[in-house]
Amino acid sequence: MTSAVTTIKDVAALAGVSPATASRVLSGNPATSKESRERVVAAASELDFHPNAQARALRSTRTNVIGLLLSDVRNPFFADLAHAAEQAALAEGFVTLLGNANENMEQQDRYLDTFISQRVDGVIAAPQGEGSSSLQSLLDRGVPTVFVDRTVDGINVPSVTTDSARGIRQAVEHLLGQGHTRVGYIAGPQTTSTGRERLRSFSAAAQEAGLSTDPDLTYFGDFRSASGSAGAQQLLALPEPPTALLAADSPMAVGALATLNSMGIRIGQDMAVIAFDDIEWFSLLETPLTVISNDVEAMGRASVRLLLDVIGGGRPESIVLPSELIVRASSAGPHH
Amino acid sequence: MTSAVTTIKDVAALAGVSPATASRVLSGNPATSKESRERVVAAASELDFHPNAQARALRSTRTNVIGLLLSDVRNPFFADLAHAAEQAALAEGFVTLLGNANENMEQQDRYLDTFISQRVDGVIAAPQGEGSSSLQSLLDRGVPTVFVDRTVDGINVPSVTTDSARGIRQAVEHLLGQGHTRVGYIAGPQTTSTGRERLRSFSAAAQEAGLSTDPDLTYFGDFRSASGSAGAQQLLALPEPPTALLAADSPMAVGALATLNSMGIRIGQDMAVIAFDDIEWFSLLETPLTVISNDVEAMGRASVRLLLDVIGGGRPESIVLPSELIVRASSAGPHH
DNA sequence: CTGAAAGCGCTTACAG
DNA sequence: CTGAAAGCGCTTACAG
Repeated sequence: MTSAVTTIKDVAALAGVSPATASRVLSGNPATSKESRERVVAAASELDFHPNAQARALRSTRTNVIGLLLSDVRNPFFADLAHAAEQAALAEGFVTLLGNANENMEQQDRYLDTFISQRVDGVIAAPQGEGSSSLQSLLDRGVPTVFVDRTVDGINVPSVTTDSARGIRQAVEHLLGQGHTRVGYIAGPQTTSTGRERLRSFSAAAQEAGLSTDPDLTYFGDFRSASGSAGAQQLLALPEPPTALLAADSPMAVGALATLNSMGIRIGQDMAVIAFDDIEWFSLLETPLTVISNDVEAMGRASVRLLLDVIGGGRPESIVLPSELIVRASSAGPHH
Repeated sequence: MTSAVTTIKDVAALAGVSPATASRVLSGNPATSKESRERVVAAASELDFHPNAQARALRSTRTNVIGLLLSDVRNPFFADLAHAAEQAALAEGFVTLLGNANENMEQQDRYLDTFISQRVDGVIAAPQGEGSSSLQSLLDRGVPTVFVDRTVDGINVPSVTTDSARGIRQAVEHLLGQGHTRVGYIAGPQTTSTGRERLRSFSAAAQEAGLSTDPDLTYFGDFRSASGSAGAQQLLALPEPPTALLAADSPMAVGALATLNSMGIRIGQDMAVIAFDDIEWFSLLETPLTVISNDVEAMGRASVRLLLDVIGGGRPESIVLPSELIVRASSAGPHH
């Protein structure tokens, strides 16, 4: 332990001004003389003064911290989202407190409670479930909140989401054009809005296009790779297996690819594969993967912009970003 | 805006006790009567009381927040590390403030300064560079700090690192056994301890094994995929190109794979490829990738354990985890 | 086991 | 432009 940390009083004393004046200088208040400014800045630098954020926040009811609640940092989509949001927030002077819900309601609530106790200036959340008491507490307190990627039914906060319907319809039409009529769908968890919306979009598009609506062609995964493997296994074991696979996110697609590779099924030839979410690596595979892409960077930036607007007292409109099919070799091969 | 937030005074008033007693109950102080406990807990729940973490921290000089400084969340190695550390910290009652240095010294310093101002209880850092004034400030203040994955020369704090020499030697011997004598090495930035140590290990192992020591066979990347692509391109353009490639981290390996695929070079047949860092996906490629694996989970958990020890006043020994070659198809093919 | 009082380190009306 | 004073919401010796 070293001696007590330097405070604004020490800075003020060294500069020969009052703590009030030192505070004004250090927070950029223009009501300060040039001489005060110079002396305070010099003293602060001399003493290596780092203002106590707790004391500042307690008094000013502003923390310059935002809470970012994600479901799984190891999912590249969320890692990219975290990166984009964090960089955008930093540029605006906010640091990011990361909450990793780990696709788990209890951990989600724990982080939301932490965000409340930490008195974050705002929250960006990719929520799951129906909306818990912790989420309700957050909103009841009027903590500025925006949803990103996912939403909660019946909770009306601004959001940045992807219109998955468009990309999924393109994917279905593309597969139909290649002669596929039995398409296996590896769905996300129905406790998430994206899991529900993508399944709904797929079912609607499949029906419109005249694909098989055999319910056995849908497998319910959990957005993690192991469930993608299990899903592919189950779908391939059907009496009449699908000739194409569509996975509702990238980790499940990876899991499905693993199953296919281990079974010696050639991707793009024996089985078409399409993944929701574009991630760098998919285009680098020996058989590059056809994907439904969404703009993660834009989502991250937009969510920060919306949140700052809400913090500033605005009531911004929600933003819906487009999705789009990018055809690569995994679905382009000749068939039947 | 809703009305003022409820404070411990409100809870105390509703429970019919003093704020001091309410505080004792809520912080688990055993010097409380059963009746007080029941009434305070009921009142807190009734009012949906969330204690102000700032006020608590200001008074008690404890925040229950740790700062985690990483170089790039989008690098799967660091995403896994973040996940492991965050989960381990959460289990011990700490939340994690994530700083993403973005392989950039300025951002690293900005987050370190933020950690100081936020008065985090401790810092886990994967640092780069020589050690900046911000890092020095952190240590001068006695903020408990441990390094993970990377270290800074001359700064003596407990660390959790990987012994890369062992895995790299195994890789070199394995390649030699396959008949390779010209191995291209895509190095990490020499501003990081891992970048330096892995290059040193490779050079030593290559010399011992009698591989070519042609300096043109080393390309200096920056741990990001684009530099892996550029590195592969430059190495393949040599008058006498290598027959095997070793990349010092996974994003650079991905970049190199992209170059090879786009040039029509068959991995594992025309060119052997080995990556440092094992990540799930590498084993799922059509040609599964040979890797030098390290245990990210263990690193994350160990770094939290060490940090808690330091916070508790201990002086723990640094931990060095092993690395190990895992041979897969990308380096197992027949040659020449 | 309990309460009154002081204080953590800032910021901000208020008065000049 | 400046300073003295109050107060943000907790916790913690202190005295009982």
